[in-house]
Amino acid sequence: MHRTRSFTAEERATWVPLVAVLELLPKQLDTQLKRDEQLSHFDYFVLSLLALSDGRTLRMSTLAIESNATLPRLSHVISRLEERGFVRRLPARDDARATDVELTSAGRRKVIAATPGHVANVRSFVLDALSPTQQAQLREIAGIILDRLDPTQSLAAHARAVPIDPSV
Amino acid sequence: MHRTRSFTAEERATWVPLVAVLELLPKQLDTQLKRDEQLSHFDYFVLSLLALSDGRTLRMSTLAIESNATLPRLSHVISRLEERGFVRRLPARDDARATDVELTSAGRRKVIAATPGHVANVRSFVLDALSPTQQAQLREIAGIILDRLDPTQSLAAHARAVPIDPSV
DNA sequence: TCAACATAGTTGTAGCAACAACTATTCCCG
DNA sequence: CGGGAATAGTTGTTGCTACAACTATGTTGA
Repeated sequence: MHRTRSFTAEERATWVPLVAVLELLPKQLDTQLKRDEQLSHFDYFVLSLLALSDGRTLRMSTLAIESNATLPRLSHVISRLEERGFVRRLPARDDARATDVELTSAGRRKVIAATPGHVANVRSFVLDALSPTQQAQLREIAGIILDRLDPTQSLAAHARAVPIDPSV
Repeated sequence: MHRTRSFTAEERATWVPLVAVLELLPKQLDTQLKRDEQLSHFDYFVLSLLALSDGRTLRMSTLAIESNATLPRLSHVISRLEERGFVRRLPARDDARATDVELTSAGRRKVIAATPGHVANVRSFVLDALSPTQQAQLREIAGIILDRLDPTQSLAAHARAVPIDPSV
């Protein structure tokens, strides 16, 4: 099969609006959460993962994989959340190299407070605009692309197994 | 219709993989272009818009709208591209407040050189993984979401009217 | 006509992410 | 059981984006 060096008209018609969504949607998520809760979407995601985990505690390295962050990035993020009192660092009992991160009760309250606004935002810009059929199509398509982007499924596996919403 | 305050299981199953794609796909685009051409995806997009425009020239404010950037952000990006010799700033003839940006021939060569690798990257992570039917579904869905994110259609209108690929 | 307001763009500052370098443990195996 | 490699995490530096402040020009209406 011959591959052109540039996009076909069909490919372009698919790709260009997708690029626009890739640019605008993350910005919208950050804007709402920043405005209403002074959290980035990544902050919220990290707090959510902690809220859902056993004992509201996760090892730094585990949290890095599940949130798809590098360890240095996560370390900075956790430092900022720690200053604000939402999480706490604890030396891991079973490995002196490791650090566990625990959600404080203030952190738990924060996630619970932030969730309804975030959910409403996602609905208003994405989910409500799509028919049930289209939602199913999007689910399938996003899964396929994710398989290519993240073959180890570290993030995807978690994504499929654990709900993002902390109040469930 | 009753709205829950957190995601339903169905919503979550759609949203979580989508969030993962939102996180990973832009990173993949930047990584490839940075590695092979020392360009961010946004740099490439701006150069592409210029390559496609009349006289390879666009007004700053027009370029900002079409690329969906703020004017300050664009100004910084253009300054860096100008230092590298890919674009040139010219005072606009018809409005002394305005600045036009022109693609240099070095800039044109750069876009042409960068395009095949970028296209191959997009295909390998997105387009090739999808059936023709799924591509059509994605096109439709991305368009719907974009309508909500960018109701003025400034970016969307351009996206639909003008091919992203500069070598067409 | 000129004062108030709007538009176009640049520059400076602050915050966040990527990358590299570093310290401290633990694992592995000869 | 000792030394090299791997693992876990932190810290510092660089680059980029958002936001705010600023300059300069253009528009409009009393």
